Amino acid sequence: MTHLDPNFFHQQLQFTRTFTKKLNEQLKKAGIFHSQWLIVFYLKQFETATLVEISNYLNVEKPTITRTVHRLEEQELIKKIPSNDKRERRIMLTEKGIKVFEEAKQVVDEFERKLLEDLSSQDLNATENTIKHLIERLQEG
Amino acid sequence: MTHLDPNFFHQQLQFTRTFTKKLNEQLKKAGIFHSQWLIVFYLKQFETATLVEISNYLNVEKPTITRTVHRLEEQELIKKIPSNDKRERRIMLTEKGIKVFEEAKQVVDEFERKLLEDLSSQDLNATENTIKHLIERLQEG
DNA sequence: GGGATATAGTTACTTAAGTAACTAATTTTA
DNA sequence: TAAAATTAGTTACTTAAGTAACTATATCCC
Repeated sequence: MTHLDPNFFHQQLQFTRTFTKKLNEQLKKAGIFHSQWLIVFYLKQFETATLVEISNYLNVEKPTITRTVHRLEEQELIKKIPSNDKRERRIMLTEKGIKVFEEAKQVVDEFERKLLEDLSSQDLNATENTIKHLIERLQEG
Repeated sequence: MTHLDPNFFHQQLQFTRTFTKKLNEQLKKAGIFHSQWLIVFYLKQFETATLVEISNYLNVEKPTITRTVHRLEEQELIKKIPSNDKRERRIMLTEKGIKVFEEAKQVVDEFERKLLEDLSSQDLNATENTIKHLIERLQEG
């Protein structure tokens, strides 16, 4: 029962703050922000989506998704597609959106590759398990 | 060379988002937010501090600290103390601030204890090492 | 001593995410 | 089938963090 560094959680927060900061610097090349990347990435995988689908997948509240999608629309990276359910707003990537995805993917892949370069897969797996466990714990309570 | 789940970083971000969200719910009992807690915690440890000291310790930009300290001042949890250097704003906890620290500490300790309850210390240590390594990597580049 | 440089903090503006309360459309159910 | 409940999305407001540009003070050093 070793004693845990009291900074354990503080470090987690610091990491994610710095991570998004540095990744946003890189993503300027592709003309989008990290928050937009997450949605563009989702749309490339699943072709179309509603805001609620994105919200559930990313585990981010709906108003946040509304805003980010709105900015993607202004940049003409996504477009609306017809839907039977008049409440929902079903969207997909435009051609410009797909191009931006390709550019951003290279940036993100390279950024993440460099970060993980010389970490052992044991440590990475342990970390992944720990974080998964912590997320589950948070969602229970 | 196992392939890493592409959601590795996404999970990190999701964890910290949910963590601060849930902790903020708990901290309502003490009447402060997580961002304020970090500063109150620092002041309890080090007695006095300037905004730059706090900024460096928490690795958060100065304008963010200015704002959070301003709110702590409004709630009368901190007070200004004299300094020879007229540029700096040296602060310390008020008595009310110390009381809030005590309340918040119980909330935070219990919250973190429950989260870590049944995680092995191996996994925790591996996670801590990984995060430390990742932070260093981010700060190099 | 005085100009150049560095440091502490603030202001204005932006991105990101959250809550609460709402509208409009759809589905359930009595 | 009509009222009740649920679902999708938006609006308004708040917390949190960032950048750029600024003021005021202190330090360096020629």
